Amino acid sequence: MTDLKSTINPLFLREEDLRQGIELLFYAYRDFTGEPDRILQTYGFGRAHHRAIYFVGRNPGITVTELLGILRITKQSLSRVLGALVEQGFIAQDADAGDRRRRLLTLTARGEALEADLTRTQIKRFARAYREAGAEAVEGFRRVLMGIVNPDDRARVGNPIAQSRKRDADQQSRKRDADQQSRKRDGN
Amino acid sequence: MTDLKSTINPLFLREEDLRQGIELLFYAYRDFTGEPDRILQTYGFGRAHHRAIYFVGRNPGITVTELLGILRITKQSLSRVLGALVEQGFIAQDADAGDRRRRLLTLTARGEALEADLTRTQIKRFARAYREAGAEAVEGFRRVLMGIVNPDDRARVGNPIAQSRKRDADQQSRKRDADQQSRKRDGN
DNA sequence: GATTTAAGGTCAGTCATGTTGACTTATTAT
DNA sequence: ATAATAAGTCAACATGACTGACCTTAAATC
Repeated sequence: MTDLKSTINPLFLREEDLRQGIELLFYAYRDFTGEPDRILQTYGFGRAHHRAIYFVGRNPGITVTELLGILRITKQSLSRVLGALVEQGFIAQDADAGDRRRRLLTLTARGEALEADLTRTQIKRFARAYREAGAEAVEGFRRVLMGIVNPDDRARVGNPIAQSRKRDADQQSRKRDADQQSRKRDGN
Repeated sequence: MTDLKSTINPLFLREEDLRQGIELLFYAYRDFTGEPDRILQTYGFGRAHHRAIYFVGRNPGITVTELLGILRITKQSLSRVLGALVEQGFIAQDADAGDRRRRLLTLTARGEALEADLTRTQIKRFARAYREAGAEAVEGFRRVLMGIVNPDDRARVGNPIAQSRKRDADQQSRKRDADQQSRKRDGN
């Protein structure tokens, strides 16, 4: 594919190629979530639980507000999911010593075990894909997909929030639409 | 990022890098679907409608069974969505002359207009990302993401079904679990 | 110190989109 | 003639989004 067309001709921006990108993202996401979904079913959990577990595991001590910022859902939506995970002992909440309004979220041993179980399947899938494609392709993959992510969120991709916490705080103070953030409807 | 680590050391398969991939896919998919979702809301439609419109537009004359194979949902799920789209004149159904059991699906002029409207936002996002990343990166993006897709479905990524129809037929006859395909639970 | 703001939680109701299961109707294939 | 296929339908249910209205506690500001 490093042929004339894509090398010397910026016409690689043909609609066909762009649609291929759209479809790649659709199929990849569909298959990427398939295996974890099956595991979650055995626990009576869904993909929403997976996301919560994943990002709490990735950001130990994350606050509820920060988690909402990553997931882009309402706190009412998160509360059901988080409530179930706390109740069943996968996630622990502890008041922040500095600001006792905040509840710091961490995975329990049980939560870590489930997180590892779920993430293992996705890690494997990526490991195979990275290995088969090679280091250079992986770098291209990163560059393109990072370009798909909204600029504001690029900093936190792949980075635990510790590094981006200051930036988040800035954004939040810049404007935060009251209590009920305006969220778009979803379903998938 | 073309540093020593990722160039001469296959250790680029570190868990950190793999998790970055996972997160990239999560954030990219989340942002990639955001704009269309907002447009769809004004029609009272959701992401499921978008997917149906997209793939019918991409595969004019596709049958219901073929569409189900792409979307990986049950026909009962599709029927609601498809029913609404047909009823409101976005999609037309016509009996196949050769096999009159089949209903060939095509977009109406109205459907094409909506499809274009929805896809435009995603095309733009990809065009920018491709342009900024460069042709080589795009090739890497393709290779990696194709590796994430289940092998069985790689052939149809980016290809209208015309080309892959024979293969689909083979797979279907190989085994097709009765009427109610075994589908995993979802939500997202 | 009183008031406002922020972080978190909760109750109630709705919607979109997935799922099973059980049938029906045409049409084609055996 | 019978069986299989393509499509559709009715019913019930689960999940995970959403809005709106409120409450509590703790911190920040006036």
